[in-house]
Amino acid sequence: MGSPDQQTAERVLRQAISRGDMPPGYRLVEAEMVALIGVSRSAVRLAIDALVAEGLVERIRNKGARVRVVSTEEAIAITECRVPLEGLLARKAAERITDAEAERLQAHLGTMTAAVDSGDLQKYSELIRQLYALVADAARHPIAADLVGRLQAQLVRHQFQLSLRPGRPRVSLGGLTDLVRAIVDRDPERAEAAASDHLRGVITALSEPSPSGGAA
Amino acid sequence: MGSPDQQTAERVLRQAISRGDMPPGYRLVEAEMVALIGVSRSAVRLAIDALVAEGLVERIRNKGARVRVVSTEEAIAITECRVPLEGLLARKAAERITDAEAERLQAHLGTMTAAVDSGDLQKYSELIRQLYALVADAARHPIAADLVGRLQAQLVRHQFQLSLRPGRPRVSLGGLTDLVRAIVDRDPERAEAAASDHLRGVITALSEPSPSGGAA
DNA sequence: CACCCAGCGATTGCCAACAATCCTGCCGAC
DNA sequence: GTCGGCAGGATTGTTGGCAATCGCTGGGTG
Repeated sequence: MGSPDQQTAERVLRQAISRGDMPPGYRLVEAEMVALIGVSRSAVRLAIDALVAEGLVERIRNKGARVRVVSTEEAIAITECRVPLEGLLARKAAERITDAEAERLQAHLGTMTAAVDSGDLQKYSELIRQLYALVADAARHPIAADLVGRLQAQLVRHQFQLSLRPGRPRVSLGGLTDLVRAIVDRDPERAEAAASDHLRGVITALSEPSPSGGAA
Repeated sequence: MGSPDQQTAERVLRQAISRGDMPPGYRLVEAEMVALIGVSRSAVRLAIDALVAEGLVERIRNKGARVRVVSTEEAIAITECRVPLEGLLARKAAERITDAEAERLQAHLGTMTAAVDSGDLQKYSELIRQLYALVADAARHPIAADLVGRLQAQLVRHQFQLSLRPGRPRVSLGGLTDLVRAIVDRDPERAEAAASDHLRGVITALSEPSPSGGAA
């Protein structure tokens, strides 16, 4: 979008936020970001503007920017939007996926199964995101992919919290296995249904109270 | 978002673009915008940044900003995303609409019918947008409403082009009448189906070659 | 003791000038 | 006559500094 410096700042901040190094509510002081990233204040400022536009960061006039706090209600609303959009992507992917992509998808599913078996939840959470990215690529629908990507970026924290619940990864993996199968079978209807079902399950899980700790 | 000046610039530009005063491809020269709007260059610059983030404007480094040209293919892809999102909004609206809102919706439908009867297509096109806004309000789903609003903003030109086709407004009005009926009847299923059907019709119409002139 | 308010450091917001880049028109060479 | 390239003007991008605002601290007062 902007200068290389701005892109750098954007990348660093986005990663720091999604990795949790800068948790929701964290104050983004411009001078600190300048020192951290090593670019000019203008670049930092523009990068923050971009993240505000994406909904990852909130800015209050004269009071600075903070990493946006996404409540459980908002997380549900965001996922409600994702339900049909991921369905759309899954359907398009089933229609358009190449053999090479299909193989890659199945291999990825294997990696995910291994991660669940070994109990590496951090990794599994990241692999889920990559799976969605693979489906979005295969769908060749940049607009839906962009929308879904932005929505998902706001949910990283909730998704990770979700994967911490006992039994949840197994359920999740089952749904995603169905999704991958439907896509590699080139069955658009089944793929769309699998994607929607899976995310509806996410909504249900989000609606239930978290076993440990509150919504934050 | 930003200073009042920036908001002013954003509002003026957005309106100019959606009204067609600045057609797709139009070059947004910063100095001109400063003279036109009467705010500082920084404010214009930030406003343009915001519009770029919304997808209304395209910026090429060192070459300035232009009103984004949305091809027919992109318009279809955008509408494909709108199909299920408007469906979601329609369903939520049917669940949550108040009596006052329902009356307002029906009154609006009356205005639309009158506009079609009188052949005022410009007005009808605008009324359609307002109808969607009313539905979005009633749905109380700010996230979906925001997504749909941004998508729709990119389509104003195509939607107007569409309404110029002979017979199209009648078809459109019929579909929207069904939608309004389902919502005021508090029938979520039917509302969702009506919204989706209507937009699928839009996709079909967009796919057919335009009778006069090309895709632009 | 609690409350209020003035002063101060920290932080953000804005502007004007400067630097970098691009487009246009013109000149010369082949 | 056409192509290459080189100023000159126009436009965008960036930097540094200044103004505005905020939150906090400390002193004064009821």
